[in-house]
Amino acid sequence: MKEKNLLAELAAYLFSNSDKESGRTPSERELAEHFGVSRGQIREALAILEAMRIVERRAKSGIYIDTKQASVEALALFARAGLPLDPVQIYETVELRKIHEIKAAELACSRATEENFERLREILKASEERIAAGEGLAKEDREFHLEIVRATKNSVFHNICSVYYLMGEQRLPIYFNDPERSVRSHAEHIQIYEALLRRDGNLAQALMNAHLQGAESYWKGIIEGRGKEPKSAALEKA
Amino acid sequence: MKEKNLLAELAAYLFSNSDKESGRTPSERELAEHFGVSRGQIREALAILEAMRIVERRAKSGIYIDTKQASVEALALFARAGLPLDPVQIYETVELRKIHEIKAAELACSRATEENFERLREILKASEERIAAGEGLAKEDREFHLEIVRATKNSVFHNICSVYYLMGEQRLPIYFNDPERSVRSHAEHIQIYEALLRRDGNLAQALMNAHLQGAESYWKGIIEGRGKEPKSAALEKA
DNA sequence: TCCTCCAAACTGGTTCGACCAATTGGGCCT
DNA sequence: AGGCCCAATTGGTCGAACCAGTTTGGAGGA
Repeated sequence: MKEKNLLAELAAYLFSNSDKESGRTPSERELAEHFGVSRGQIREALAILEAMRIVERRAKSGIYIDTKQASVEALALFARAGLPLDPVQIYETVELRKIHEIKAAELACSRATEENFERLREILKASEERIAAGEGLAKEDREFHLEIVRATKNSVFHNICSVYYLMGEQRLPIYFNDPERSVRSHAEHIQIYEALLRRDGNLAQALMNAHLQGAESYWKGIIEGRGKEPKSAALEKA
Repeated sequence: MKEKNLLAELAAYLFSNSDKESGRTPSERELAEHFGVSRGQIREALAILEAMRIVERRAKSGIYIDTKQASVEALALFARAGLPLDPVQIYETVELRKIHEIKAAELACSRATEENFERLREILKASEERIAAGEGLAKEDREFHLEIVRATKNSVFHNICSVYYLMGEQRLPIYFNDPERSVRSHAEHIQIYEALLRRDGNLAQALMNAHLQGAESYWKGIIEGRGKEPKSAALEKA
């Protein structure tokens, strides 16, 4: 499995070629033929999918897909594969992200080092340039938020949170399609940065809360179908 | 890979048979011979370990282990395999757990349904019986906390938190070896339950915070080597 | 027509052996 | 002593084969 694309493609294929009732998917041999690889490759990918709780392999019976139990890493995989995630799961993730990042902002206040501030400044500078160029944020937004989590000096925390951004990787550019959104986000980032610099935990927390509120309502809107997502070439299948 | 033990055993073997400098482990062929299974099996397990970021497979070079980047699921796997986790990572996980569960208690206050309360009552009853029998909690403690997370009705939240308990699976019985600890925990569980029942978010949060404080200091103590863990047959290698 | 039951086809689990090409390390030559 | 080259090693991949339960479809009976 050198190309990790196989994993995502396989997940996608399993998802759309499974029995709606039982969740039963094509057999390993069929999958191998369809992807033009050996059964061994398929089995390796299935092992990972099973570890992610996306799939269950029942001996001598078949492969069954069930995304309800999927791990967070699995959700990220699905998101990157452009698969239609359960809107409920997306929203749940957004809720979690909020919990994590607000607390991260507070912790970062007492633990951030000069190195972190340096990185944040670099990111903010890059953001400014991008906005000046009339482009949307996305990469910079992701890096800003992750740097704050990194500033908590809790690597497990960082591991968990980085998954959120893996999940949103494809949709973030769409979110920031609206230039006004980029500008506002950038302004809020600066406020948060300054709060961190002043080591004002309560303020940082409050600012982060307000900052994430926007994203939350955005997602809520999409999930409830109130607002349609703008089209994007990267998401033609979504 | 029908026996998921192979995964844990392989992880353990890789961990103790890797080069301290480079992290290079024995080759697939050697591993296959050592475990008495085919290379295919080993490769399947390695694929999972690689997805968990425990291991990196470099084509035509070798397999390299690096637990610093490991995912949370990987930490759980290591813990269950009785492997010596990085104390720092353990502590970081405890910190995260606290963040999660305090917030979970608050959310549960507004979202818990009668079904959740029913389960909590059952668990508390089981706890009482276990204490009356002079036994330590552990399973009941785990279930109590997980039920609260479940009461948030956020399944992703639940997915993440269940990993913590997978991690602590082996050590919880040791923690509750001290009968006094079981009794105190149970009493605190009851308080928390009552706060949830009254839908008092602030109180539930505060109680959960205090409740987890004990566990935090316990782990901190072990990590800093101040307190030694009591011996346990299940942990002779730890 | 419908139900029962059995055998054949299918399925995941596992092994073996083989080939490829990049990496690596040690021995040889300078 | 230093540098170069080749051969062994290694992960990546494939295909064929066997096993033992599971499914399933059709034959045969009610």
